[in-house]
Amino acid sequence: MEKDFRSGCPISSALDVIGDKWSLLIIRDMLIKHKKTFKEISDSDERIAPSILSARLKLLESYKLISKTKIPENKKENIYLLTEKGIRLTPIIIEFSLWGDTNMREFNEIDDIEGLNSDKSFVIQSVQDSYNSMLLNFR
Amino acid sequence: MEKDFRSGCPISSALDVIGDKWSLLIIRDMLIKHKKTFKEISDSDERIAPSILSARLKLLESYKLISKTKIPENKKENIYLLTEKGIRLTPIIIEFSLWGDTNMREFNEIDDIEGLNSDKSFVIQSVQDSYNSMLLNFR
DNA sequence: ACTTTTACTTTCAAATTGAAAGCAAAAATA
DNA sequence: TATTTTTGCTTTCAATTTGAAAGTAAAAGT
Repeated sequence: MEKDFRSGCPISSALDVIGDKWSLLIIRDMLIKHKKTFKEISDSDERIAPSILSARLKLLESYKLISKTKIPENKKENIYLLTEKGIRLTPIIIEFSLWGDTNMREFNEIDDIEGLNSDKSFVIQSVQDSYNSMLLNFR
Repeated sequence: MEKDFRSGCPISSALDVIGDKWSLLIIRDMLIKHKKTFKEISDSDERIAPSILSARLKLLESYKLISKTKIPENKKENIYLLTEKGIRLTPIIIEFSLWGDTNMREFNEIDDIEGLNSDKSFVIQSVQDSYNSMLLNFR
């Protein structure tokens, strides 16, 4: 097996799993937009290639950030859901959102996100609560 | 000029600048370990190649996350310092640190970081205050 | 029966990464 | 003053990764 981690630093170790061009965007769509299938995740503004999405979903599953299941009603579609580890990425996603919103407007036209300027811990709690409610329908 | 940004999403836009394998580790060393020169930043556990470090410093400078200066006492060494935009990455760095600490121990031996489990906003404030004090010696 | 959809895999060219070596100017040492 | 070392890179080039496009097999829809 190849060496997966560059060092014992927690920041570096986190980046070794989710510090690539696509993982956090996949997590964003699952966490905030409640996307659950390959097709849904493929349909983003950023146009991820299916080969990359396939590889990333496998890797995220191997590190237990997401789980892959099927529902009995549909034998074809896979359902991808965030695990606890995955849901715990909410603060990182929100901090990226806030930082991009404040610091990138000078270089790119940034979409306005409603409710982003409410109290930070309230935003984080809301996102997590909303995802957890959705999860109740899937077991 | 090539298109720099994949979409108008603030998360995606932030990732287009710092969402690579190395940028946040460079920021970590500057912000937390107060590293300021090419040499100091090169000497990390993760062993970044000089070609990569050079390219990343240029890019971070172009997006105004860091500044490059010299001090009159030394004509050779460049001094890299975080700008306001760069210092504002502190919450992201701390969240990565917390997430890695909690969620990666199962897959990698993670260094213990002292003081990480104090109040989150206190940790963030301390890191920023400490960096800003150091900055006072450089202008 | 057929057409479409889904969740991929395969292919292959282009872009990126990264190890190693090279280099010129400045600083340190003899 | 001459030589050696250090610094901050750049260059080179092979290996890896990315990503667009096409292909595929099974399930679902018509």
